[in-house]
Amino acid sequence: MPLVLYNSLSRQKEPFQPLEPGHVRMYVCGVTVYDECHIGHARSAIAFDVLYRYLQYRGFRVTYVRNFTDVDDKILQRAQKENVPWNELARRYMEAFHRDMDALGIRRPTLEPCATQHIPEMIQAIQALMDRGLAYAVDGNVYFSVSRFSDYGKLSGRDRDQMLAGARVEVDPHKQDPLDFALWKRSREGEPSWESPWGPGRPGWHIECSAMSQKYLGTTFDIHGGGLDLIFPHHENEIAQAEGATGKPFARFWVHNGPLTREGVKMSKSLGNVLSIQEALGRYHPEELRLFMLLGHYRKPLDFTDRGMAEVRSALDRLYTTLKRMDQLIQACPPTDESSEMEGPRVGPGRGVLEKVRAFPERFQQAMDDDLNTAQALGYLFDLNRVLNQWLDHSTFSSAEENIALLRRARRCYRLCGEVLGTPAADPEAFYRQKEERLLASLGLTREEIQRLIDRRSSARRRKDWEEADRIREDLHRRGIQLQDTPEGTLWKVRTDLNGV
RNA sequence: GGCGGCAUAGCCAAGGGGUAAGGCAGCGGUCUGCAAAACCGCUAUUCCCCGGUUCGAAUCCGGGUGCCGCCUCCA
Repeated sequence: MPLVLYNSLSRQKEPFQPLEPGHVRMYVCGVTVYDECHIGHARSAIAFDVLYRYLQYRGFRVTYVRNFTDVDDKILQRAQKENVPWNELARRYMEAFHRDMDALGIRRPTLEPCATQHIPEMIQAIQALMDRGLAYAVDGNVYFSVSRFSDYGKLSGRDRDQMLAGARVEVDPHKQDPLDFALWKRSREGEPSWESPWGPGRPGWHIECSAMSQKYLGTTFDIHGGGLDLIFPHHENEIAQAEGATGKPFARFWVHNGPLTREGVKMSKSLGNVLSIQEALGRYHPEELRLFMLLGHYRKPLDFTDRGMAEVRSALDRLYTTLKRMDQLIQACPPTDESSEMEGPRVGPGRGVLEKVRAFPERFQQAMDDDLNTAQALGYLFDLNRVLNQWLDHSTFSSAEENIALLRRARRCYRLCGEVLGTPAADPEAFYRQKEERLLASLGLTREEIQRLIDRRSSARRRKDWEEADRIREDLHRRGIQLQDTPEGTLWKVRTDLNGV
């Protein structure tokens, strides 16, 4: 079964095969580095990170390019406002971007080219358009002539009349046609500029993506991605530039992720409801954010809510609680002989687990093959999680070698998700420790103090002084710690119903 | 106005012609000194409404209604 992806160009799902067998070439529009990134960027980044990881899992070599727009009106404006050099501002937010992406567990693309490093390529591309009569220069500016490119509108599904009827087309006296867009902008005083056949200036926004993607991935490449809101005009213009200049198809598959709203409304600076990735990471574990994004389909609109995040927190905790339980059992047993053919119990309650474990990789792949249905893939994991707990709870469960062997095998299903989806990816001990660190710091509690209280409570319990024991438990609960009495002693963890991490 | 998308339990959400995954929340039970965790059971005869096709539709078609995105910088 092939991987099927929804192609915005054809508006339907299509079986995906790269042009060169075994090698996928993919380009995703990155960010303009003029401000902190928000959770909308995170959604997009996570969606394409999963595509990148899954293609690799499917055995493809992937050349993944994601650009940085490091020269642009917004950067210039902001730099002026802050009175810092524009390239310094760009560098600052580039670093912030990497910091955020790394924190979210997003794998670095193969290449991350910057616009300013590719001015010659862009000039060359513009020249090609001039040569073909698809562009014209006016007063140091160069524009793309939309009316001379007959395929214009094929991605966004618009035609010329509709676009004009939209009426909100910018007025620029230099343009021959209001629909034309800038390929090269003449620099004003104090702005960065590069020499060009049309005079000193800087590139228009769209040209960098078609120039850089084609430089690194070829005239025609496999996947071009980005947010849904980039379809028009950005991606439409990229197609016009690229196909206009080469006469050949540009990207074969266009993949777009859906929009993210916050508490039902679009995030916008004027509303002041933009949640930066930094702020989000202050409140939620990176894997909570990831799981939240992946519990829905990447193309569907998604509403980021506190309530939704609280639900996901509980859900992720459920997985890690089971994982911890499994790991403890596995670690308590000597490593089994890898060559043993033993795969688990064929009778009793373990049989159901064996069946689910066996079926898991195929089911997972079948879900992911269907246009990255991460929600369904995770559904299978939660389903497995339940039968696993069921088995571990069963009175007949023992640490028999064959049981541990099955547990090891089940563990690999979680690892598969961790590898491809990025969650649950952590070692359970590390996961809880990480969550603890932050809460403990914010509450001024230390591990030692918690342990001291637990010890005090344990002796109270031995005395059957339930009042004292409950008092200590309630006190810790109020301070964010949840106790759990087990036959092996009292465990504690950070309460999952808390708002902060 | 144009283009596109979405409507599935209290909430989130997958599915998509053959009789409704999964998560969260709630209630009842098992376990526990009591809790917690986990497990079991219950919670959509029904998938926005109205028509049609079909042996059969939540799934297909037509028509409504509602919400959202894009058409200006935007992931």
